Amino acid sequence: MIKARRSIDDRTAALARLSTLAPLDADARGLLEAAARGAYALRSRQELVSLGEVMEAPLILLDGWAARIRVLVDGRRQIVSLLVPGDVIGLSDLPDPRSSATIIALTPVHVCVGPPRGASASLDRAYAVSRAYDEAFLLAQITRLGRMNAQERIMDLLLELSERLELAGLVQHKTFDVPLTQETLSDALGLTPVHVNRMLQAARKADDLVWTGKRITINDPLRSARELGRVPLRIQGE
Amino acid sequence: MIKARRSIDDRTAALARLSTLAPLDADARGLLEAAARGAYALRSRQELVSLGEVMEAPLILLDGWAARIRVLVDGRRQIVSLLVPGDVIGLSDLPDPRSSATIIALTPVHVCVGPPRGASASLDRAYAVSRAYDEAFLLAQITRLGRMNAQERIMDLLLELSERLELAGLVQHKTFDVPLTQETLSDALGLTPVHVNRMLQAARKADDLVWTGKRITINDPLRSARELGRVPLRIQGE
DNA sequence: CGCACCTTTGAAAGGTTTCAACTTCTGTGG
DNA sequence: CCACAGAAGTTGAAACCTTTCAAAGGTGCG
Repeated sequence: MIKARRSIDDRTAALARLSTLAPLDADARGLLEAAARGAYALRSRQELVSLGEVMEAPLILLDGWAARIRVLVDGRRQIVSLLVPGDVIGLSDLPDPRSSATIIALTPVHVCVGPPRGASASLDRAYAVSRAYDEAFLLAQITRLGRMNAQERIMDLLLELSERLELAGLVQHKTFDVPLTQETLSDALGLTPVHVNRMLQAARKADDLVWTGKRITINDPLRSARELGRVPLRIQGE
Repeated sequence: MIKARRSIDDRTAALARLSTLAPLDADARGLLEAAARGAYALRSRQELVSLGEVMEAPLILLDGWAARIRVLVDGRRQIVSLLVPGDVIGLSDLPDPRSSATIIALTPVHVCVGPPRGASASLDRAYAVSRAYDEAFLLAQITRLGRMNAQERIMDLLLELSERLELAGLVQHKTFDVPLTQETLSDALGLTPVHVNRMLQAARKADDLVWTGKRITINDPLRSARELGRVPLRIQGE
């Protein structure tokens, strides 16, 4: 019972986040709510989309976390990006785009097929903003992996996540749910689980963060952000 | 005189590559040729676009190489992606998109302002394909940096470049121009110049490649590609 | 209560970086 | 056409960060 209630709340969060990207008119809201009624559930570890699959319409992640992954021949795995509630999957200008990565659920998730492009101007706008953010996150991920050490990578990613979750109203008192195992984190950060563990301990010892169970608190986000040279993202003119 | 001639050839290559992405009708070709007549030159190291700048229209790189870069506060630099002739810069669905990275010329370049979106359906299609490729290259860059060692990163990037240049007809006999210094390469690969130097020597000793001056030959591209688990990119349905 | 999954720990090996110096190129001016 | 200065490539040794391997704790759920 409590579980069901939470789930509904979370879907609201996802839609709330989408509408933060660009103002949605009544029309767009109606389309989204209709789409969300067709939501379906997947269990943790299940594939939402597989590499090379043709995607006829975008998917919207309503609830739970997912990841875009690439796997090398020998099994090494890289999480290209993390997907949180409100993220849109598979946006493209092409008619029958193929997914450039496999997408798997990191937790139990609820997904729905998003309204197609062109259905609503204000929704298209939100899609465009969402895509622009996604691209910016990819660039951030590249500089993280290319030029930051383990400690910096961890903190930088957590700060990015907290900023993204904030838009969905999923951060309270600098605290938010991070349903990731250290192994998952290591796949996102290009590190080994063992090293992530050690660096996480160091961060806790340095009082940079608190990580209990699946919940995380960044003690001084502004200081941490400043140290990493993070600046607010500006995606669009004006 | 010879120089001028070469430049014209190269611009043709760039446009040829664009039209490989999607068939361009006469209309689109006309628009592109008109755009190319407005081309301007920049010297090596000059900025084409700076971080956060509003881009009213996409740019087309006609000639020369450029790079999208991110710089950390302490000066560490990461090349997010390399741009070669035929690449389109700053595509977005948003009205006044801000550039998510700084773009600098790695060689002397010729750029022109691309026709705006909506001017030609067949050109829009080419833009869409170009953007889809770009995104796929970002994902590839992420897995390179996150999960490959120095040797693999070098070979993988060079293979990607050769595939891209092939589309522009800039590869002959497995050989192509790579006007990059080892330092530039190291910024793309998330390594130090010294280490790139050593790994390059190892690759030469192993007979994987020949690098003389600004020219590179990958001796057995198919074998190298297989070893790295590279598969042909499929961007679109069918 | 027990199995499965996650986190933690230690010690040694390994890949990459750092620093500093030296050599080889390349383009420009005399 | 040679000389020179600056840029790019090369080398060595030591330090450092991260990985590897293996095993021991914890925790949650059926």
